[in-house]
Formats: sequence, C-alpha cells, structure tokens
Amino acid sequence: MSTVATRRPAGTTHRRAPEIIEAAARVFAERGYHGASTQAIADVLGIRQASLYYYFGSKEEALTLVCMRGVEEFVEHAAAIGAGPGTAAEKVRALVHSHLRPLVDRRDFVLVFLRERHLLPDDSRRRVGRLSRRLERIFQDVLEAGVRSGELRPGLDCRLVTLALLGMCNAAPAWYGKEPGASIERIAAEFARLAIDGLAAGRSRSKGGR
Amino acid sequence: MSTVATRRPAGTTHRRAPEIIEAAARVFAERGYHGASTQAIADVLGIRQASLYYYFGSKEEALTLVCMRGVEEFVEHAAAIGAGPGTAAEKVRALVHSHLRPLVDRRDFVLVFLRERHLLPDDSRRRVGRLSRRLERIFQDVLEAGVRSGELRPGLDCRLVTLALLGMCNAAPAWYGKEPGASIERIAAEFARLAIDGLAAGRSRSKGGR
Amino acid sequence: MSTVATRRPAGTTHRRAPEIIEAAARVFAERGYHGASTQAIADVLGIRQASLYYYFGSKEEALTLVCMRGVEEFVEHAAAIGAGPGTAAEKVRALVHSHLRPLVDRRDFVLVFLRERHLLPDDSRRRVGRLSRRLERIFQDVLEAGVRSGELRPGLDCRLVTLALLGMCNAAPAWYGKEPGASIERIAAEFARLAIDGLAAGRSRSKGGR
Amino acid sequence: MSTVATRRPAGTTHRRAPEIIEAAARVFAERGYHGASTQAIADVLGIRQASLYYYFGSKEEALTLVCMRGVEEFVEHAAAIGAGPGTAAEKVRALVHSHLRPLVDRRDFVLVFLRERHLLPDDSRRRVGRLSRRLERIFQDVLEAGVRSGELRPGLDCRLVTLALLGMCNAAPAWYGKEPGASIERIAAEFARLAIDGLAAGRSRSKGGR
DNA sequence: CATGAATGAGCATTCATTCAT
DNA sequence: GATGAATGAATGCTCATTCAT
Repeated sequence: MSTVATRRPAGTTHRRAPEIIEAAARVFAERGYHGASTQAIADVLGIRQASLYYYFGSKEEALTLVCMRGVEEFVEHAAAIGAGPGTAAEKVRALVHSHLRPLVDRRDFVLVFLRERHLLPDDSRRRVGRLSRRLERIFQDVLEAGVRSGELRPGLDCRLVTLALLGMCNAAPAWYGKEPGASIERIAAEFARLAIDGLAAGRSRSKGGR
Repeated sequence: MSTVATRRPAGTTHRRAPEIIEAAARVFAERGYHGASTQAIADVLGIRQASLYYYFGSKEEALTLVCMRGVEEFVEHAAAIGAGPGTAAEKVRALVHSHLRPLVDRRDFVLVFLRERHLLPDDSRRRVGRLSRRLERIFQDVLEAGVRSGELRPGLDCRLVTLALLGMCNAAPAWYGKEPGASIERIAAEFARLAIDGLAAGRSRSKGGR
Repeated sequence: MSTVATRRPAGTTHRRAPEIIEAAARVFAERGYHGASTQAIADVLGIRQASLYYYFGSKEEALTLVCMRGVEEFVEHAAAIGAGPGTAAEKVRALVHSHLRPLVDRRDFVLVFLRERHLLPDDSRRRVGRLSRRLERIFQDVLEAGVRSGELRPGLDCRLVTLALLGMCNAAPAWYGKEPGASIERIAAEFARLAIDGLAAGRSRSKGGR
Repeated sequence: MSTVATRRPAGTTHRRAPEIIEAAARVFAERGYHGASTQAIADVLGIRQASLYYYFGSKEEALTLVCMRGVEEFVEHAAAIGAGPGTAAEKVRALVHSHLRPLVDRRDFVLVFLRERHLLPDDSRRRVGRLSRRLERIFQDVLEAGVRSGELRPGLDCRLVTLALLGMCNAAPAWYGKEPGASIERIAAEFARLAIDGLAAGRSRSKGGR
C-alpha cells in the first residue's frame, strides 16, 4: 500500500520479499509451521538460513505474513456478495465460487491459514479470528435472509449450515490438484448445486429428519 | 494373567497404557504433533517425561497409536451401512450419523488422525491411507448406486460429492463442543438433511448450474 | 574360595552367577563397556533387565568381575614359568603359550580385560594394573636373565621387547577364531619361534640396526 | 576465496575444522567413542556443545573424520615400500618404521582408528576395512616373496607373522609417550631387528618348534 | 528370585536467532 | 543484501538404577 520506499516499513518491503514469503508459504503448507525449519525455507530460495532474517524478524512474523495473504480479499469479496443483489440461491452460489477461487493461485497461503492460524501470536490471531467470524457472519446472514424470505427451507439451522458449507469448501485445498479433472469451476458448481438444492424450501422431500 | 514370561507384548499392554495414549491424543490435538513436546504429555499425566518411554518406544509410535484409535471402527461401521439394506437417502443419513458419532467420546483421536496422519511413519501412514480410501469408496458407492437407481440426481459427480460430504463432516471436530446447542444428533440431522435434499433427484430445482 | 554358602558374600555367589557374568563378558566384548546396555546383557540371558541387579550391584561391578576373570591365572602361570627351570628360549616359548591359552575358553573375558580395564573403578583398576605390571616384569626378567647369560643378543632393549611380545600376543584375541586354520597351538608355535629366533644371540645377522 | 556461493562443501571446510577434529580425536582416544560426550569435545575447544554441529553433522561423522585421518597415508607409504626395491629384510624394516612413524604426530587419530573403527557407520567401516586388508596384504606379500627367494625361513606362516608384526606395532600407540626413553626411532629399530632376525632363514637356531 | 513400574541424569541433535563483517 | 560463525534453549530418547511386590 505504501508507495514510498521507506527504510524497512513494518510488514517488510524488499525486492525479493514476495518470493521469500511465497517460499515460506510453500514450506509451511507442506510440513506445517512447527515441522518447517527456516533452513528448509532457505533451501527453497537457494539462500542461507541467516539471510532470511533480512526479510522477516522471526518465523512467527513469516507465519503472520503468510496467513494474512491467506485471508485477505476473502472477506471483502464475500461482503460484496452478501450486500449485493440477488436471491439467496444466487448468493450462496457466488459465495461458494468466491470461496474456492483463491485456491487456484494461493493454495499454499490458504492451506496455511486454515491449518496454522491458531499458532499465530496473540494479536494477529485475534485479527484473523475476527475476519473468520465476519466471513461466517456473511454466510449466515445470507442464509437467514433466505429463510425469512421463504426461499430457503424453514427451520434451517443457519449456523450449522454455515459451518457445513465452510467445512465443505475448506476441505478442498487439501485435495485440490490431486483429483484429476476437478477444476475449480467444476468443484464450485457441484458444491453450489448441492448446497442450493439441499437448502431450498421444497415440497415433499426427505420424509423429515428423525 | 499373562500366560508366558512375556517380552513386552506387541502393541503395548501396560496397566496405564490407555491413560497414557489418551493424554498423548489430547496434547497432539491441542498443539499438533510437532508442537507437542513429550514433556507436555508427561505433565498432563503427572509423571516424568522419561517414564513415557516405558509405555511407548517413540513419539512417532504414540502418534501411530492415537491415529489408529482415531480411525478404527469408522470403516467397519461405514462398510456395514454401505452393504446393508435401505435407500440411498437412508444410507447417506446413516453414514453421516456414523461418521460424526465418534466425536462424542473420541474427539481428540479423530482430530489428530485428521490433521496429523501425514506425519506417520511410512508403513502406518500407508495403512491408514488405505482405510481412508476404503471409507471414501463406501460413500462413493452408495452415491453411485443412488444415481443408477434414479433416486439421486443424474449427472452427479459422485467423487466430488463424496469429498464434499466428508469435508463437511470432518470439519466438525474442529468446532464441536464450542458451538452451544450443537449436539451430535442435531449436527448429524442437519448435515444429513442438507446432503439428502441436495442430492435427491427432484423436479424444478435450481435452474441448472452454469 | 569360600565354600560355605553365606548370605551374598562379596563378589556375588548365586546359582546362575557364572552364567550371568559370562553374558556380561560377551556383551562387553562385542560392544565395549559403554556401548553395552544392561538391557543387552539381560536379552542374552532371557531375563528382565532389573533382574540383573540381583546378581551384581552395578554395571561397574560386572565389569570388575569380568576383568578379574580375564587376568586371574595369567600371572600365576607366568610366575611359575619365570621361576621354574629352563633356558630363556624355553621360558619365552612357555610364556607365549601360556599367554595365548586362555583365548580358547575365555576369549571374551580377556578381550574385555584388554580393552576396557581403564574404565574400572579406581581400586580395582589399580589392582589389575598391578597384575599387569607383574606380568610384564616376569617377561622382562626372563629376557634380562637371557641377555646376562649370553643366550640372548646383547644390547637387547628388554623393556621394548617385552612390550613387543605382549603386543603381539594381546592382538590375537581380536582375530582369533576368524583366521581359518589358526589354532592356539599354531599361533603360539609361530609366535614363539619368531620371538626366540629374533632374540637369540646369533652370528652374522642383520648388519646391525643403528 | 571461495569460488562460488557454496552449500557446505562436502567434507566440511571451515576455518577451525582441523582444530575441531583434533579435539574430537583427543577425547575419543581418551575415553572411547561411546564414553566420549560431545560436551567433552566442546569443553576441550572452549566452545558450546551445540557449536560443534556447525563443523560436523553428527558424532558419527566426527568419528569417521578422525578414523580417516588415522589411516590415510598408511597404506600409500606401505604400498610404495612393498613395490620398491630392496631385500625382504630391508622392506620389513621400512614397513615397521613407516607403520610407527604416524605415532609421533597423530597418536590420537591412530589410536581411535585402531580401537573404534568397528563403530563406524557401515559404508566408512567397509572403506577402512578395505584399507586395513590392503595393508595386511602388503606385509604378507613382502613376507611371501622373502620366503620364495629363500631369504626368509621356509615354512613361515606368513599370515600369522603378518598379524604378529601388526599386533606388535599396533600396540605401541597405547604406551608410546609413557615409556621413558622410547623414541619412535628406538622402537622401530628394536621391533624391526626382532622381526628380521626372527624371520631370517638361519642355521641351527631354536631346536625346532614342536 | 524376579519383575513391573518409574525415575534422574545425561546425551546427541535441532533450531530459531544473533551479529560482526 | 547476504553470510559465516556461534549460541541458548529445547527436544526426543537412552540408560543405569531403585523399589515395592
């Protein structure tokens, strides 16, 4: 955001900085934060381990940076969808699409965010925690509005369904790229369809819970 | 009780063994395998760290033991459901129920299995890998049979839906116990309903993916 | 020495004691004192590690016991030879024979004594040190007498030759049993011959070292 | 000085590396490999124990390095002597000299090689094993040639004599430096004399073994 | 006699981090 | 910018030893 080349502005802005943080994301994604040594990150970059500390002040800071890029935009996009026009169905479809899209070019960042965010230092953990909750809130609001409008099945437990949808989507990074023929588009379409049909206020369907 | 002069019977059979392995599960679940020190496990038990090694030969063995208990019965129950009688809808509901139930009394084991199984030593990793694949296969078979019988929507991508359902269910351990009022029964009912309605061959539903 | 079955006489006298000390000798010989775990000794015996402590009070005591049996008789036999009748040549031959003979049935004890005696606790180390020095003295006395009597080459450095002969003989335990066709008799004969001929006061021999 | 951005050039090339490996040799020689703690090595150097690992990757690697320096040149020198001109007697004398010389400035390395080489990791153990066997071969070849040429006593068991000579020489490191007045030159001369006279084809000597 | 259970001390090794250059 | 050298603090693990049974 800051355009002026300051002297080490908080958050690290060096020439190779993006490269470095990407390497960290990769290694954290592969081995987990605690399983990843700074040496392994340096190896990926072909530099010496000590040199990493020119780019970040601590391993924890690297994790913070990675996690940050793993959530950013998520919420903004979702918020725009939530606030925009459209039926609940259309919004759910859009939310699912939007939630899966970062997988294409940010899989490692997302994976690290999903799995390792609880290791963040207190302040950044709380920050991403708030983001997470805002995201959940957006999903839930869309669902609740859908129920109120009668578009979605009455009696829907919107909280649980939110968690179901997010769980469904958040599992994708773990296998995306290993399932042949599963493009983001296909996945999003299939997931959205499942969700929308599963939530729609319908007629006779499933003889009724238990 | 022991029939012969033993030599530490394979699989560790000590009086306090279950207690020890439970403590390991707890700590692994809380901090992750690499973030968990054997000292922390010992602290939970109120014994000295070295004493742990009377019960397992290595931290890795402890992980194996925990993961083992995290998967066992999963597949057997699912297989029984898959092979049993009932419509696809009934089976999906049963599978979801069965998949969530272990959360009640085995949450830590399941969490550890889900998150840390890739750290297992090669042989046990392959073993639990096979179990995972069998479980997925069972879900997928039920879905495919449902499609063939016309009960489920034609054109369903059964592989992706399997991953969706498992992702949905597998996310639950992460928040189960923190969501007030979300009993296993409620969660399972809601998830199953979502799945079944979302998959059913229906009438006019969602004007059709993109 | 003590015939009466006392209550744990110093030096340990139990039914299986010889068996236990033999196992210790074997393991110490194979892996060295520090490389040998009490567990390994117990394994050889098929008993539990803790049970060993019924037979000896500490690992160091076991080493002492082994080393003791590794030297005992050595000196007595040598002393008898040194004090007995015969030419220097005959005595050297007898000493070499006598020094190699224990290899047949006590190889492990001798090996351990040779290699690990410096690890003994102070008092027993000094005791076996004294024995060693007495043994060397006996060799050296025989040589010196031989030189004085004119039987052995004048100018012989008896100290160095003693060390040479002992070095030669003491190396044998390391390879005895692995050299096909090398019986104790053959080895002793060949070594003795080499020594005697090499030491004899002769005629024209080697144009004379420096 | 370093030509390229390196990545720890194979074989460890650090400024203080020779110093470090020498300290390891000293401690291994004094206490044996298993009895030597890395702490003790660090103490000798006045650095922290962890710092050692900047210079070698493992205690085993340190042992390998020490043993390597303990054998290197031995074989080359011996081979040159074996292949060079001279009578068997001259060659034996030269071999003994050459075998004892490293004691002067490499006693610890040689001692460690002699006593601890069996603890080397498989591959380096086999490598030094091959070197040992080549050395023995050289001694033995010289002896056999001497027997064939009639210079050495017929019927000589060249294998056993090789082992005798090596045993004799290899014992020296254990007491060299503690025997007052025993310079390498004196020792070598005395040992060579003993060997040469003991092996020469002579007249009436020793009335004949058994 | 023998063992199961436990422990204290020590050990090799890893790793994030620092800092002078 | 980058690195070589070094370190403090842990960490997993081994092992001799003890002791109640």
